[in-house]
Amino acid sequence: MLEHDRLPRSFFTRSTLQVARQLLGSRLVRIEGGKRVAGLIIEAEAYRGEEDQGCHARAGRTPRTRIMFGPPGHAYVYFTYGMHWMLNFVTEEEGFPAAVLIRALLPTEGLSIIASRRNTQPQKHWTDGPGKICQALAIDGEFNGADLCRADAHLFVEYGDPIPDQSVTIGPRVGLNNVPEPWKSIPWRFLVSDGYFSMESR
DNA sequence: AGCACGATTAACT
DNA sequence: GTTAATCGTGCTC
Repeated sequence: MLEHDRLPRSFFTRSTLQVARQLLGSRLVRIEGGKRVAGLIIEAEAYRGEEDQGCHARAGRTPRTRIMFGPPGHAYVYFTYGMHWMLNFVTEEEGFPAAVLIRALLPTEGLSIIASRRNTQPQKHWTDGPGKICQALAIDGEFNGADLCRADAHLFVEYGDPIPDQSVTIGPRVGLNNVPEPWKSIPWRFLVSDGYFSMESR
């Protein structure tokens, strides 16, 4: 597996929890006018099945959730709070609704482009939230349903150095305030522990 | 047709 | 810590 190889569809055609965990350390790449804007994924959450009361698919197949029921390796991008876009990757077999929400990145390429969109905030807060990522990488509803595994994709993921278990924090998903248990507290959030990248770069 | 709320963010006290 | 911004979605009437 070469460092710059893209994640194939088989990567996404697996347990959503496994996908979310293994996405940590991989590289999200957005091609804009031939230029790469990219960052390492450092936080992700799993949403899976109609039983999961935190998942949009709890409402079943609707116009909005259609993409989540579709084939894996596609982007599920939705709009919320009247102003923010959220990026997810569809997982598991076609017909089963599941996805991974990309919650935070460590920016690595195209920093000046990211800065131009996020410079009202300090660099620490450029891509430390799901809405911020979409703003920084210019991802909106145009990408809903986009195939991440096509050769000509403008949004895709590349393999990165795996993050060891001891440097991964696992806990409840964020922002599910009104969701009943056990879904509200189920530990489906995966996060690279604070300091991991600054420590390894010494 | 109306309504409550949201997988959030930034600004504020 | 609290709160406004702002509108699509799904549910109820």
